Amino acid sequence: MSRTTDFESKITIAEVARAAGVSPMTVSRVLNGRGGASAETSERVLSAANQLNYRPNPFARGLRSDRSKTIGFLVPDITNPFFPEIIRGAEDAANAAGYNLLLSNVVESSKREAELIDAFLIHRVDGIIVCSPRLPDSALHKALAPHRAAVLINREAPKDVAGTIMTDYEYGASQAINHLVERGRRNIAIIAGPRNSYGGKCRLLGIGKTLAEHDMKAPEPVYCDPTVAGGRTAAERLLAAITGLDALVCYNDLNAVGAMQACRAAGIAVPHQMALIGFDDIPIAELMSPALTTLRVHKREMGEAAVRLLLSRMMTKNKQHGVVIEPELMVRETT
Amino acid sequence: MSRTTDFESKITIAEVARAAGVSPMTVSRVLNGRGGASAETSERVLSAANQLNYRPNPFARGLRSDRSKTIGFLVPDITNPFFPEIIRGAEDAANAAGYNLLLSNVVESSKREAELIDAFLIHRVDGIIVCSPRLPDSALHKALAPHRAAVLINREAPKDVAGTIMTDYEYGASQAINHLVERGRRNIAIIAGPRNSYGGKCRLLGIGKTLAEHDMKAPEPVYCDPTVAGGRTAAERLLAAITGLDALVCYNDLNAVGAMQACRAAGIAVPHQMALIGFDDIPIAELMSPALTTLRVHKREMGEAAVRLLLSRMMTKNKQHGVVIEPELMVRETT
DNA sequence: GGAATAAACGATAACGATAACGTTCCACGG
DNA sequence: CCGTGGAACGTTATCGTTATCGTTTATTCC
Repeated sequence: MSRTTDFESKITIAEVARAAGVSPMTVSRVLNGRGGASAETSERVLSAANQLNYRPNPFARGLRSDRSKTIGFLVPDITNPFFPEIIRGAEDAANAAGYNLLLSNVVESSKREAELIDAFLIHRVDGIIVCSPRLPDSALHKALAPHRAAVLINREAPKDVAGTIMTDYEYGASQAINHLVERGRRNIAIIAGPRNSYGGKCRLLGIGKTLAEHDMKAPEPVYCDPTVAGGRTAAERLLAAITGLDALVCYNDLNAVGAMQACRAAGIAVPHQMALIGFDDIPIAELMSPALTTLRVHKREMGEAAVRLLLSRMMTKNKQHGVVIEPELMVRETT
Repeated sequence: MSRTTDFESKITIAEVARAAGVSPMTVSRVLNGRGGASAETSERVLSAANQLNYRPNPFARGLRSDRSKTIGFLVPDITNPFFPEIIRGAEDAANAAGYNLLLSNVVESSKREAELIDAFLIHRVDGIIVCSPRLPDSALHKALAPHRAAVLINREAPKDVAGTIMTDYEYGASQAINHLVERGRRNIAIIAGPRNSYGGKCRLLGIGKTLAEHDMKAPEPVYCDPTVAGGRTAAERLLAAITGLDALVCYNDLNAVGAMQACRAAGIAVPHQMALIGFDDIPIAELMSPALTTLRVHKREMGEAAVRLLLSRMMTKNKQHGVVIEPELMVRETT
């Protein structure tokens, strides 16, 4: 009956109360399971609420409780296939706990990042999750401070500033290097992604250490946007500058796709003359040909873990710090 | 100063009023640009609000106005690369108008779709946008009814139920067929995507008409999930059932990628023995090799148009109906 | 100069939910 | 029989903002 549906949204707790023959307060108690109502009264209230299709007004609730049941979720670029999976995981975990996600994209500058973290304040989100922030530490901590709770994904922060869900990029990078060395590669270069990426620094650290264990050394890494185009130009520069390269470790899979394009354009066979390895394991990695060897990041799990950690930090005073998740080497056809 | 930031969120209009030496009402008027305040008073109020870093409380505002400045946005699956671009466009347009997106994923059944449309009601969104709904007409209209405004993307509805942003799939399909015929393909089969997709029906219509113009006819289309896996199994079934096929028109690019895999597995050369054409032009279409010929859908523009249409329908009583956007044939290497 | 008029502002009362505190009523022990 | 305690409710006040209506002051015109 669309006639009733049209009025649904106007039902208040007072009307439910009237229908059930009790006071609004009793309805509130019953609906929030606070006790203090007899079994039969509860019954009456519940059925009245059901009948009228009552929905508590979130504005009124929020006004009293100063809780929105909403989590702000900030990603650099939803168009990058790395992030939707994380969002999915986060959304599932949030919904399961009765929370919703308010999503925002950064896209441009790190200034914009601070603005958006700030904008969440206006919406009175109960907490925020920020994916791969690029802001320098001090600015990031300052932006996070006014929020009641915060969790970072792929970035570390002091325990009292934010919780942290980290991929162990250092270990992943180490696996990548060992794998390449096993395959007999000796001249490995690095496409390093954005200069101010925390995860990027971790990768570089792991790469450096592991190369050293093999008494090897890579040329100066080339920084670039974390996109296909960024990867291609970075690879072009490396190929032009250095001869004899036989492997490229890329910041992420999109960069690796770009590197593959550059190789193809230069007539370099992958993996025969050049090995390619990426990070993330986005869907295209498996679909391209040759299929991309990459370090799978458990995106969905990270999203879920982030929400769970945030909720726990929202509820309790002794803040848990975080979780480290190991990436997994997916050996395919480019190495 | 993190000390002040910690208190920011507690500043109310009354404190701004006190700081400016006026009443809360005057502050409200100034901040909402309603006039009725002298220039110097406005000045004082503005600077006091600024100084204290005042942010109006959205709960209180919503409680009075029953407006949330939020738009519910429902997509089937954010993990499908078709949708993030639409979301980007929508988000940009929404932010520009001072609105935010509340995002939800359907993922599973069409029952879930109805539930989620309904769940937006709880959040008192000012309007909703639903991408590619799969619900049957009657159920969809019923779910939409209680909302103050609604816009559908790639689905039609009566003007008073919802606004509509459509891709002209029928025309696109027609282009696809003409292109294949020009290239000398005669035995064209269809991978049709989900059976209850409205856009799918439009494609089928265009395909049927255009084939008829060439005195041709396609075998029974095969329905499948709009995913890589769905496309592969559909293609396998077609290849097994029908001999002499020389072209496959796919519901979307993901299906086409799956079809390509099936061809490769069956030792069929693309495009030499089999032409492949997709829909959407998601990023992978250009990146795969051979690069996929496809009908580009202007995703970003659609997201923007959807928000603009929704806002216009929210404001005025005489509802605009909608916009049709033409897809664009991108000829690449698979045809 | 006085009245009419407009501009600038303030007091009050909602909006809907709920915490805090009262009230009523019944059961039970001394 | 009274008093005590607790369960089951109801009343009131409050969250922050803003529409409505009043009040005050300044401005204009005859």
